[in-house]
Amino acid sequence: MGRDRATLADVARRAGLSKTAASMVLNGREGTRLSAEAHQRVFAAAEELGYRPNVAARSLRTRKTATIAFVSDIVATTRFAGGLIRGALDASRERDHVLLITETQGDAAFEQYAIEAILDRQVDGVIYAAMATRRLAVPPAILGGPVVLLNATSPEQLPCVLPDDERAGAMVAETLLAQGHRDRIALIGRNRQKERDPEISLAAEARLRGIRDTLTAAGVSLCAEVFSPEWLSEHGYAAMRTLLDRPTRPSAVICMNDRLAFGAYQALGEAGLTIPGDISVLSFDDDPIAGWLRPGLSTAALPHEQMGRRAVEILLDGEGKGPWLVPMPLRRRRSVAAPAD
Amino acid sequence: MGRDRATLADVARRAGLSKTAASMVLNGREGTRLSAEAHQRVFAAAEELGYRPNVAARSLRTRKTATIAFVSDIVATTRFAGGLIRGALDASRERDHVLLITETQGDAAFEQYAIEAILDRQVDGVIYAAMATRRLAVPPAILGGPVVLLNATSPEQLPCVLPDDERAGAMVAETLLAQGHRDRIALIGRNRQKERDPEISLAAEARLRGIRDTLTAAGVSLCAEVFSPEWLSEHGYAAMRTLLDRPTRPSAVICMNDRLAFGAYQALGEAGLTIPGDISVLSFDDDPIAGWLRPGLSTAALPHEQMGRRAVEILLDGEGKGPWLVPMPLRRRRSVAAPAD
DNA sequence: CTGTTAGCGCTTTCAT
DNA sequence: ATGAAAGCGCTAACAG
Repeated sequence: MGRDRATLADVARRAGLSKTAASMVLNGREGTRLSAEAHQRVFAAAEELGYRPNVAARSLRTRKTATIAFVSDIVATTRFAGGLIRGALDASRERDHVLLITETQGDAAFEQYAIEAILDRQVDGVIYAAMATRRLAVPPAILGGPVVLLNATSPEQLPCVLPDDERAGAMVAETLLAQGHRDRIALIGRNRQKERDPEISLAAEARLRGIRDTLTAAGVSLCAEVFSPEWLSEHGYAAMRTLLDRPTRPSAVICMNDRLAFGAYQALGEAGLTIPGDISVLSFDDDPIAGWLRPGLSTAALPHEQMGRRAVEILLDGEGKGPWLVPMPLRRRRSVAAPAD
Repeated sequence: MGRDRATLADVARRAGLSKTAASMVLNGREGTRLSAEAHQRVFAAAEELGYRPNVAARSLRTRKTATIAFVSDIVATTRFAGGLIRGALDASRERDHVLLITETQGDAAFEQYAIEAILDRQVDGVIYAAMATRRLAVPPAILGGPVVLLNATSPEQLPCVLPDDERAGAMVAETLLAQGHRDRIALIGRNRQKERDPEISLAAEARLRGIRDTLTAAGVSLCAEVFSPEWLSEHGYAAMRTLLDRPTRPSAVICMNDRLAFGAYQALGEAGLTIPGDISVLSFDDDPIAGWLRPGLSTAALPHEQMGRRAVEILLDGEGKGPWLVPMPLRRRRSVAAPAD
């Protein structure tokens, strides 16, 4: 891998100057002005030799590696989180940095390994990401340098990037209100654990609050709230069946995530009900399946890519503490209409 | 990030030995035997100081970085490919290596950037991955060092890791045969482009061959083959409708991927047909939704994690050229039964 | 304004 | 059996 590369000494020799001079020119140092002609010669030599600096050598001297560590509990390999990495990758490239990716899988030994690997390589900063939006404990060892939390907060009040779930909740409710839904709006996916324990979820409580406050402000309240042990499709299915067994059928259902909505669709389909003719469905996340469903599911999108970008921007451009809330845009598809009534 | 770290000199001083001795002990050099007591002292000193070697300094000397570049066209941020990275990450960790991840997004400028970033950092090897199993052109610049192709082949005959799609096709067909399906097996997802152009897909042709050969060997042939412009859910939906419009309904349908199968499920649901009672469905990929569907979709799983592992094993342990075919296990869920007849 | 020199932290001859 | 010294390629003091 890349042997026989031209070194700075080669460039300097060819340009007929010292290494120092070459180094300064190549790094665009302002302070010391070499002759314009010297600049030309150095650039030409570098060009001809295909010179590229050796990062290891440079870091040894400068203690900068142009490398960012992306550490996640498990997010890196999750369907949801591709966007997080994608965004971080793009923003890193724009700033001439590169990403070292690591996964702890929630395992202490793995985390230890990740941290050592990172420290040994003298990365310039760490992005610590969580799969589910939540509060977490950052290992003290990485606190020695710049850290940004992605999709997470921590007791230490580190700078962090989060999706704006509360605003998303509000938008979802507003959308339903705007279509004329009032007293027959149901909610699927209430979950005490998620709502109470910030180490499990920050999203549940925020989404719920956004929905509730908006509805309340309009003088409306939810006609039903179904709890689910998890936010999986089978729970959405069961919850929707529960709802359909009641005497009065809801005109609209808000699901706490797309997976629940997926299950709800199944139950609706089996019951011979149509969306949005009989019931409107609205949800959160914008999982890829939201677009595969018939009709397409309207949902507040987790802005993964934006979040990933933000994280490296904050890390590298250092913009204070935040927290930075990234808006969750509502993807309008065809699952919402005015109530049949 | 990690300033004030103890250096080898600190360890040596504390152990009352030279840097040389300390280095040798810490690296477990065999040739030269220092006294057992010297070993003890060095280890103790390193332990007490929390010594960790500086990777940059070491690489400068050894030209090894314990870092692998994972370059992909776009796979890194795709729902499908999480497993590829996960497997590579696990295998890397086991070998004390770390992954530098990069995405070209099929863009020449990005690829150029990725290559330079990699070369500048003197990575020990490159894993070049593709999202869709296909043949691709490896940029010559990275041919200077070890390279393994992941989910791809190349004209240069580089070592590569691929899913065993042909065998998977055979298993799918065998499964149907074993259930008693014979002359009413249909196929959804034929696609001339994918089947003909290895730069687009290697999977289409292999899966088809596996299916055909197995069926032929049993004296059976497909009762219908529906073409699709792409392998998306809407195409699966349309294809299934086409099938249902025919005079004789198939007893089983093989879909070239889960997305098509997802669409087929929708069409079947709308037509009031049940799976597997009326029609069995079998597919490829094992996308997460396969488990969310009702009934669960039986499908030949792309062994992403295994493939990712294999790639780094081959890269680091150097085991010849391959190609290495990784088996695609059949996930048996509830979408297959004996024909109603 | 330019070049020489001294390391960054580590491994590796080569003497002792 | 152990240590001194020489770099790996680069940048930053410091002279000239």
